Amino acid sequence: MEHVFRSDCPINFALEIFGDKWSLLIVRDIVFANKTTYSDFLESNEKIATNILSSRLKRLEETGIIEKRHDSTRKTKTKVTYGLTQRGAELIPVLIEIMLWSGKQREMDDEAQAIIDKAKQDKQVLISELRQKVVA
Amino acid sequence: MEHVFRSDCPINFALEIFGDKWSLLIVRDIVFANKTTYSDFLESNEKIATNILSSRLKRLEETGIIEKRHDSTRKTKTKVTYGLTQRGAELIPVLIEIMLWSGKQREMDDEAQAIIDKAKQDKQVLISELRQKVVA
DNA sequence: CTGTATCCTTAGGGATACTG
DNA sequence: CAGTATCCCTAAGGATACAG
Repeated sequence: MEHVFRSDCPINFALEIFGDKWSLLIVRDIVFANKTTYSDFLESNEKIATNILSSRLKRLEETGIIEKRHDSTRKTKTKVTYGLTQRGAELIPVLIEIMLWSGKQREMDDEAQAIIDKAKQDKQVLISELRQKVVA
Repeated sequence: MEHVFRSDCPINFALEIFGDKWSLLIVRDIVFANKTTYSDFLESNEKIATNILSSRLKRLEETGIIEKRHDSTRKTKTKVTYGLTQRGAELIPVLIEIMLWSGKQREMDDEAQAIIDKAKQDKQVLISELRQKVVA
């Protein structure tokens, strides 16, 4: 059955797709931390539970934000990786604005601060770089 | 007791503050729909329940995103309104990027589309206009 | 390594009645 | 009008065991 939205508002539309406490963290892991595998996501600081990770990966795939990629080079262990779709990569500006907002509210750790500084310096360049890295 | 964050990541920081299905809708109502009162928020299309609205207003106030304003002109009925703080107004760019993302995914209603179009045309101007309207 | 399944607890949320 | 309070249910989430 198809998802019925509470309204046609674009903010609400987005919230119903990734407006929970975990989805954007997975996207963040892919964009900023070069994480691609199930175990990568499990290792992140926020300590997502396996059942939640599983359900979020499924939903993000269903909504066309991430996609499974099967590494065909290795035969023995099927290596599954997740990457952003085009639609997913378009979330990069959203992530950056969120980081900029948070950066104004409190001190962040060094690697995060480096990204924030870069965004302040030239947002478009940062977006392009991240997009390229992630689409490739 | 103070809130303990799952991590120091700026994305996570933001998600723990407004990463739920309702908080950003309240901010949206203030920014784009000129809503300011409890009953205004209740009337929005998504039909928030009174207990949830109450708890979200409280949390948004605690986290410094909105503030109560008591209309002193009228004496009989104490008119309570909510407005964005400076910190809250800094969420406008986040809202706009979210709207732009959603606008790429599907058709939105006319008034939303008008804002999206304006954002595409000149993001900075739109942000300034909204900020001015909301801070004033 | 990539998940599912299960159990259990808590948080979120809908409906509605009620209060200053 | 601006909320609180209550009841009750469902979804989210943590912990852990297990399967391909």
